[in-house]
Amino acid sequence: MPPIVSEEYKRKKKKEILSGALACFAKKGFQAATIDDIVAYSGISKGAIYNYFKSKEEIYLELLNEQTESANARLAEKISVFSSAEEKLEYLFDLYRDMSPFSQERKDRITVQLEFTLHSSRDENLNRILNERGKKFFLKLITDIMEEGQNTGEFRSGADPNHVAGLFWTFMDGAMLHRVINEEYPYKTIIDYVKGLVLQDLKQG
Amino acid sequence: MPPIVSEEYKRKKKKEILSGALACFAKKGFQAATIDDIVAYSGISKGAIYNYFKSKEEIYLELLNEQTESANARLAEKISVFSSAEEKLEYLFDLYRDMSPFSQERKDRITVQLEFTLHSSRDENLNRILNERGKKFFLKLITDIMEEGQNTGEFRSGADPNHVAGLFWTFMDGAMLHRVINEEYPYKTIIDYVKGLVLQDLKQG
Amino acid sequence: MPPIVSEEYKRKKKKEILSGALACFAKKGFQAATIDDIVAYSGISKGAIYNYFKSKEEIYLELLNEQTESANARLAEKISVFSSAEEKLEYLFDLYRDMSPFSQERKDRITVQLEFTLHSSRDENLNRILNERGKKFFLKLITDIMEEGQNTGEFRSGADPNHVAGLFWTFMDGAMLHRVINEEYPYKTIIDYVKGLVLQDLKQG
Amino acid sequence: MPPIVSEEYKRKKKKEILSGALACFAKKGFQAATIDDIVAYSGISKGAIYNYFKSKEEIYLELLNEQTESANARLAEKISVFSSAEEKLEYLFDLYRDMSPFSQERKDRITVQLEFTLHSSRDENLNRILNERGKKFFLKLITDIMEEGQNTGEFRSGADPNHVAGLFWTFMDGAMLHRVINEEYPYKTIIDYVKGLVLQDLKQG
DNA sequence: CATGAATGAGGATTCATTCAT
DNA sequence: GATGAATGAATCCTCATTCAT
Repeated sequence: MPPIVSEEYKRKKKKEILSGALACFAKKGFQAATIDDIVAYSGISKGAIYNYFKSKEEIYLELLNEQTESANARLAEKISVFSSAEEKLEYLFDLYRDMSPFSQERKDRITVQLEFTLHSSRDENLNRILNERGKKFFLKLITDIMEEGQNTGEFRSGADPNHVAGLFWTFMDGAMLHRVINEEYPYKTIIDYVKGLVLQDLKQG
Repeated sequence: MPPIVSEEYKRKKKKEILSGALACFAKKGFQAATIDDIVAYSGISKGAIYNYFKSKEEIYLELLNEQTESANARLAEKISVFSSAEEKLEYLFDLYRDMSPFSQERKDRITVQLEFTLHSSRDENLNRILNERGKKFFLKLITDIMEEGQNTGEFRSGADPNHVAGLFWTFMDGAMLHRVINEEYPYKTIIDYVKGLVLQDLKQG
Repeated sequence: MPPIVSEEYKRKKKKEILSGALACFAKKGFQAATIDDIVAYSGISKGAIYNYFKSKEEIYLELLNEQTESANARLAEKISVFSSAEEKLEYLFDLYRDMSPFSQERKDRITVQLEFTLHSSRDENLNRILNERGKKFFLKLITDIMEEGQNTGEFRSGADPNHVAGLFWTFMDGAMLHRVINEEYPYKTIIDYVKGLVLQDLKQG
Repeated sequence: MPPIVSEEYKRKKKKEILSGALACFAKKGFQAATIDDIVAYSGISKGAIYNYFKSKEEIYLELLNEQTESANARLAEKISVFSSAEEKLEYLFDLYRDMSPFSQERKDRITVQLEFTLHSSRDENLNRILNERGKKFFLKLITDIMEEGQNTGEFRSGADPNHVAGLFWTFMDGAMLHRVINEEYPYKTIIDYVKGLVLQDLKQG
C-alpha cells in the first residue's frame, strides 16, 4: 500500500533534488560533491533522493539533459520568427551576449556543463552521443542559417557554413569558460566584437 | 657518502611519475584518478611516488606549473624575433594552428589544463592566481603586440588591445576544448579563418 | 518523520562501541589498536563507528571522559555522608582497596587511563587540562578532608594537606599500576598498610 | 671485504642511536616514533641504524635493558657500604629523592620506562620476565634490608618485608609518574614525608 | 660499512548505496 | 514514500624494512 502521490508532486520533488544537486556539482565538481552535500543543500533525505534517482550519476545526467532538451527546442523556435538570415544570426549572438550578467544558477549550470563536456572526452560512447547531438543540433542551427543566407544572397557564397558554425560555438564555449572563471572578463564587448567581424565577413561582396 | 642517486636520476624519476600521472588525470580526471592508477601506469611503487611528491594534489599542481612556467618563457622569446606586429600575431595563430594533429600527450595536457581552469572557479585563491597570471602573461602577450602594431601604424588605432587579446584566448581555449572532445573538429581551418578575420580587421584603414 | 532510532538506541550503540574500544585499547594500546580491531571486537561495522565518533581519537577521549565525569561526581557525594574527616579518609582508602579483585573491565580502564596520563606529558595542552582537573578534583577531595579534620582537631595541624593529598594519589596510582602488571601484587594488604601509616600519623598528638 | 671497525666505534655508534631513540620514544611514544624520527634526531642514516639493530622493537628493548642492567648493579653495590639497615633504607629514599630536579634525559627515560611497564601487561611473556626481574632485584633489594634490620633489631619484627618492599616501589613509581606529568608536583617533600612515615613505623617498638 | 631510495602491507577515513522502520 | 543508520569497498597516505650503489 504505497501512498500514491501525484505526478505533480513527484516532478516538484525531482526539481528540488536537481536544483540542490546542480549547486553542489557546480560548487565542488561531480566527484567531490557527495550525496550528503546534496542532502544538506536540498533538505531532502538520502533515502528520498534514491527514490527518485538510482545513482549519483543519474542525477548528473538528468541535470545535463534537462538543459539541452528543452532549451534547444525553444531556441529553434525563436529563430524561426526572423525572416532574414542576418537577423537570425545576429539574434543568436545577442541572445548569448544578453545572458550576461550571469545569475549564479546560470554560472553553476555552465560550470557543470563544461566539466561534463570535458569529461565526455573520456567516454567513447558519451563522446559520440554528445558530438552527434552537437552536429545535429548546434551546428545545424548555424549551417541552416548560413545556407539560407547564401541562398538569398545575404551572405557571400564562399563562406563554408560548417566553419562558420564551428567558429560560432568554439567562440561561445570559450567565452562562457572565460566568463565563469573571470569576473572581469569583458564578455559582452567581446561577443559584440566577434559578431561584428563575422557579419562583416559574411556580408562582404 | 656521495648522494645515493644523482640529481639527474631524481629529475628523471619525477618526470616518469608526472608523465604517468598526466595520462591518468587525463583519462579519468584528477578526482577519479587514484594513486593506484598512477602506480599501475608509471610502474613506480606507491611509496616511491610519495618520496617525490607529498600528495596527489602536489603532483597535479606540479603538472600544471610545468607547462606554464617553461612553455611561456619560450613563447615570449620566440615572438621577439619578428620585427613587425603583424608577423608576431600571425606567428601566434600559426603556432597554435600547427599544434594539430595533437599528440596524445598534448591532448592529455589540454584536458587536464582545461579541467583545472574550470576547477579554479571554485577556489577564490586559485582563481585569483590564475587570473593574474593570465593577465600578466597571456593577455599581455597580445596587448604588447597590439600596442606595437598601433604605434607603427600597422594596426588600426581604434581596436582595443584588451578586446583583441580577450578574443584571441577565448577563441584558442574554445578551439582546444572542441578539438579535445571532437576528433573531426576542423581545428586548423577554423583557426585560419579567425586569423583572417582578425588580421583583416586590424589592418583595415 | 520521528527520529529513525531513539536516543536510547543511540546511547546504547555508543556504549557498545566504547566498550569494544576499551577492550582493544587496553589490549594493544591506543596507537596499536586499529579500527578494524574495534570492528572485530564490537561487531559494529566500520562505517557505523564513524557515524558515532568522528575519529579514533575521539573514541579514546570519550572513553577517558566517561570515567572521570560521572565517577568523580559520585565519589564526592558518597564521602559527604560521613561526619568525621577520619571516616571520610578511611572510606577513600577502603574504596580503592575494595576494588580488588579487579574485573577485566576495570583493569582495562586503568591501563588505558594510565597510558593516557603518561601520554599527556607529551601534549602541553592536554597536560595542563589534566593537571588542573587533578588539582581541582582529586587533590581537593583530600585537602578538603584534611582541612576539615584539622579544624575539628581530628588531625594534627602540622600536616600539610597538599602533601597528604599528593601522597594519597601518588600511592593509589602506583598501586593500580602494580596491580595491573602483576597478578600477585598484594594490593589490598599494601593499601591497608599505607592507610594505617597515614591515619596514625595524622591522628598523633 | 667489510671494513672492520673497532668494537669501540660500534659501541659509540649504538649509544648514539639509543640516545636519539630514547628522546624520540619519550617525545612521541614507541608506536608513534618513527625510524625517520630517530634518523632525524640521531643524525644516523636509516641503513646504519639497521646495521646495529634489527628492528625498532629491538632498539626499544635494548633501551630498557641498558638501564636496569647496569644501574641496578651499581645500586646494590652502593648500599653495601652502609652498615645499618636503617641507613641503607634511608639511602634508597634519599637516592630517589635527590634525582630531582630531573634532567630531560631522566624524564625521557622514566616516561619510556613507565610506558613499557604498562605495555608489558599486554604480553604474557614480557610480563613474566619483568615481574621476575622485579622480584629478584627490586623487591629483594628492600626485603634484604628489612631482614637485616629485623635480625639486628633495628626494625620491628612484625613488619612484613614484602609489604614494605611493595610499598616502597609502589610509591616510587607513583611519584615518578606524577613528577613526569606535573612540573609542580612536590616530589622531594612527598618522598621525605613517606620516608618519615615508613622509618618511624619500622623503628617503633 | 653507510646511504637513502624503493617497497607494499597496513591503517584511518570517506561515501555511494541499501534497507529496516 | 520518507528517513537516516548501517555497510564495506575504495582511497590516500605512512612507515618499517630491505637492498642496490
